[in-house]
Amino acid sequence: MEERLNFIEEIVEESIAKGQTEIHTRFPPEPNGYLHIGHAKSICLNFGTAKKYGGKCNLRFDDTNPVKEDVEYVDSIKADINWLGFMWSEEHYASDYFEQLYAWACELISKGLAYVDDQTQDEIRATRGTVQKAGTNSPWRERSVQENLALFADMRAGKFADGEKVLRAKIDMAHTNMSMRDPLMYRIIHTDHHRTGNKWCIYPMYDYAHGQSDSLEGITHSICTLEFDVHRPLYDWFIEKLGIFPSHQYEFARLNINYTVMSKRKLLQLVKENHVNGWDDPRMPTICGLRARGYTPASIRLFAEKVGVAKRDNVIDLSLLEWCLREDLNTTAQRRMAVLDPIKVVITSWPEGQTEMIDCVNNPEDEAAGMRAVEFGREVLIERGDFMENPPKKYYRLAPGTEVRLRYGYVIKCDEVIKDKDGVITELRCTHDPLSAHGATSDGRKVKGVIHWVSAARAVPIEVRLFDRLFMSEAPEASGNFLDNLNPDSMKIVTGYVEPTLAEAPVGTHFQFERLGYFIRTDRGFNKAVGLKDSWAKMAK
RNA sequence: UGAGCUAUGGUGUAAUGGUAACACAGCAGUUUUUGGUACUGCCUUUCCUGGUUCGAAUCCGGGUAGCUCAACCA
Repeated sequence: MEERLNFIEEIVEESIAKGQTEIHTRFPPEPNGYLHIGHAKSICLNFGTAKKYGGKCNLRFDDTNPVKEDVEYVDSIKADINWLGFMWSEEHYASDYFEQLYAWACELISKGLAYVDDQTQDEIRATRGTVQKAGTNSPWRERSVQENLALFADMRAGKFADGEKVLRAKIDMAHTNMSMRDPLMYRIIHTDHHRTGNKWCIYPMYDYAHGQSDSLEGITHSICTLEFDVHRPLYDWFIEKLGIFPSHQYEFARLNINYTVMSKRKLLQLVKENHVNGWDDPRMPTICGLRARGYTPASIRLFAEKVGVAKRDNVIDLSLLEWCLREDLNTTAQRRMAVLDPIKVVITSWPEGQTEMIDCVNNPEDEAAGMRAVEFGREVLIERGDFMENPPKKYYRLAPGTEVRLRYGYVIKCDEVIKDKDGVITELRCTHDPLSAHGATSDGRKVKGVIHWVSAARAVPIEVRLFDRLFMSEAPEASGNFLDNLNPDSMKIVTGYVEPTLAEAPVGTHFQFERLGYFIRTDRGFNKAVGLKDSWAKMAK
């Protein structure tokens, strides 16, 4: 089978052809939130590429802004990466490099390439110009090296208040690339850092920390998303002026999925305003949310592979993610019969008090999964949607006077429909074909419809949560307030009835409830992961 | 009145000057004790415009459209 390389892999192969012997990547999250499916794409790309070429991938926390970061996020990020099936070669923190970064800043000052600026934040903004208009030089731009060195030391020593001074790179205030207009290297923040405590009151900016961190770790391919494209000249500038290991940055388009909000700020809002029950709510696109929903690590890795890697903006169909889960679970999840919205069926031709154990296949895709026995008796529960009083043309299931097979059991025929005073069907009275066990019929006639059922006497009630997409709109972030697009029916909690064995299934086990779709056992009940292909829609018609 | 990035079916991604393909979605059918799975078929493609070339999705010129950049965020 011919192999398709994504463009990052092509770049890697190119560098190998040029003599690069070791490939080294990194995944560099800022510990200021939970990882989501978009990060999963980046994780698979970074760890996957390193693995494919026998290289290494580091985990590095970009913790240069103490006001937004927390150890809670560090821990969740590590857990999520592990859960996805990846392990980093080395664990680093940008904060571990603060001393080295400080020394390098002094070096740049000494070379006349950086200066301390006394301007206020507003003044700096005003003199930076616009995308169409050049900026103007700071009045403090030509300070002497000695003065800059002394001032920078004083900044570190805590002699100034927040915002009083910054360290800037001396590049070009008229550069067409805004990020090259004397970018800030350090700012003063008198806030404790989750790792360095109160040791520092000056913190490096992303641009001044990221490339050098890559360089220190010997990262050969620093892979990031498209919006950092304009930062690349600056990334290269610091490395060149410092004369350190030449890491290189490459950009790819971030993941977007329709009906899905991926912005960290908005996800935080959903959590804070209780539109969902936390970061790991099964409707969230976070890694932990997807896990709670029933997504497997393999399905997410498959998704990352299927969406590909390129540089153009994209919106992936949510159906692809769902297909990836079905693809994985189809071969691994055992099948069980369940009824979520029951109607009682009484088989009048079945002797009262008599029961029979029926063998059922656990997984038709996996013979090793074996068989199980389920009790059959005079009264069973079937899904309300599996019966229609006035069925349309292509309805294969039960209707007055028609036959249907109870899966692995007998063919039954509906003789009578019993309703309450409101006209709601409460019971179906049927007769069975006693010679119809094991797929046969007494006279060889074909019965196309096969429905699931549970024994009324043995069924165990369970709590089931049915999920739908969180947003109704295909592009929930397009309008002003994305909350206007919230789907009021994104979660329904119902009581379902299942085979007795399911009540003790271990937490985390996946099952396919025949016909209803894939579910995962949680500590509270069963979460619906995805439905069978289109089964919901078709059954609703 | 800037610079950079991008442009291939409905959605993604390949094709690296030589027959435009693969997946998802959709539609139809076969198999099936799941309206699942599997299999088969259909549907629908190179932003526009010049040029180079025997030959262009690919190279060149000119347009157009979308995205990114003016945090002491990352």
